[in-house]
Amino acid sequence: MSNEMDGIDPQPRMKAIERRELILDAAMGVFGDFGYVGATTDQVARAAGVSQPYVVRMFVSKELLFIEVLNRALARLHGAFRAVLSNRDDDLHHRLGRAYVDLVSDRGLLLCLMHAFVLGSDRAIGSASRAGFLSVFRLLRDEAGFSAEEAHAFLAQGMLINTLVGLRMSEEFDTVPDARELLIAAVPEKLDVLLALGEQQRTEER
Amino acid sequence: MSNEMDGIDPQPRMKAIERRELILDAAMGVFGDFGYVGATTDQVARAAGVSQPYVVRMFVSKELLFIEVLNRALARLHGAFRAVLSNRDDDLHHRLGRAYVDLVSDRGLLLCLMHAFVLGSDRAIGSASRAGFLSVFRLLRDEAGFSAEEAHAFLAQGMLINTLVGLRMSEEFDTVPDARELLIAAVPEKLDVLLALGEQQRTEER
DNA sequence: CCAATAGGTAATTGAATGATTACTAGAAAG
DNA sequence: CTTTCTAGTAATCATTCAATTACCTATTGG
Repeated sequence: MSNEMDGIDPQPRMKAIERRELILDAAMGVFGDFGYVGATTDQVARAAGVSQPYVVRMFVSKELLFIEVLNRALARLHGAFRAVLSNRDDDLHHRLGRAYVDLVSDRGLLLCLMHAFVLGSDRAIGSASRAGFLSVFRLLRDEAGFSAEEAHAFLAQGMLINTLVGLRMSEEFDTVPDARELLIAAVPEKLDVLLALGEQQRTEER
Repeated sequence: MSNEMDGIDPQPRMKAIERRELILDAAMGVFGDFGYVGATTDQVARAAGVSQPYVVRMFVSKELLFIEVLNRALARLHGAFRAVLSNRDDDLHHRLGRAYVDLVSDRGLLLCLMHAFVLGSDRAIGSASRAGFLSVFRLLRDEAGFSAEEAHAFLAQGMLINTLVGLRMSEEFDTVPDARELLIAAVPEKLDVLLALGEQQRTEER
């Protein structure tokens, strides 16, 4: 009996691989909110419930952490699309579009993509971003059977949704009539998903 | 004759308003390349040929400088569109689209917009960005006579172009066949403008 | 039991950066 | 002229942040 108080039950250690997942998820949210440069490794660490040095040690650098988050986001996007494609129906375009909008509720996913897509001038991140974007293009063309023109239109619609999410446009839905009209035109189905996110963001308070 | 060397012709003073323009133009380029958070007031100052404190003094803060740059970018966009609209022809959609792509060559303009559009969670910038985006929507609907649906499609196309510019996708035009196909599908006309920018960016070297 | 390995943290550091202060010199007005 | 704004800079400060170092303690395998 070495200690005065023995009520300090030793907190359990987690396997590194599980902790890794926690950190990556937290990082997706933080990077989504503040961008690659704006987010700090300390914010990520707090969100994941670990210390800042641990985050850096586990991922070597902030840049490599971001690239891992980016690849995870892309992998989930691919996964969502492949799930749709596993059911070979006719209205593929619609169903893929709805699957995309659903990704909005995966905290930070689309926002991380958007932040990555504007970092083309960064060597490593730009390279990964371009490759990731092209991989989506290829999926649409080769696996969904879209023509280049169809894929282009689909991607354009996706980028508009990303932008509206990045702008937090849904915050103006109730107050600005034009915002309402735009949102309805841009996200005719699944608008509720986008508005739910806006509600959630408002609660957080920046 | 007070000084040992009189070869130091006193450099002429510029009027603050002119200097302001220089700084704003420089800032548009720098913010476009590095984003709001990533860019430093010192980079802007060097690009404009003045000292860093002067930039801050003139615009009070980096945030306010960025918002001015954003508004200047939006004003130029409006100007370009209104120039097209002054000639009431039929193929408005095409001509507006071409005018938009032409903005690519206005150093940093579209990139600044893109960076702003992903900063919705910042109070001041987010507010300005949403207002700016909606002003474009309104212009298309009220002045160009687009339906909400047409405006939506036009904006989507615009956001895809922004994304491709942000990604520096044109850098892969010669080396990656899929990038080539995507770029041709996304920017059928005026592709040369986009590729010229890529050339220019490659020369700068990051 | 007892090494050895794996999962962590506290403390610190060095560089970057937005902002402030205090100063200097050119215009321009009287 | 000389006074008074106006255009500008050099020096410096206070913070912030990614990264490093030096530890510590669960867990696990023998």
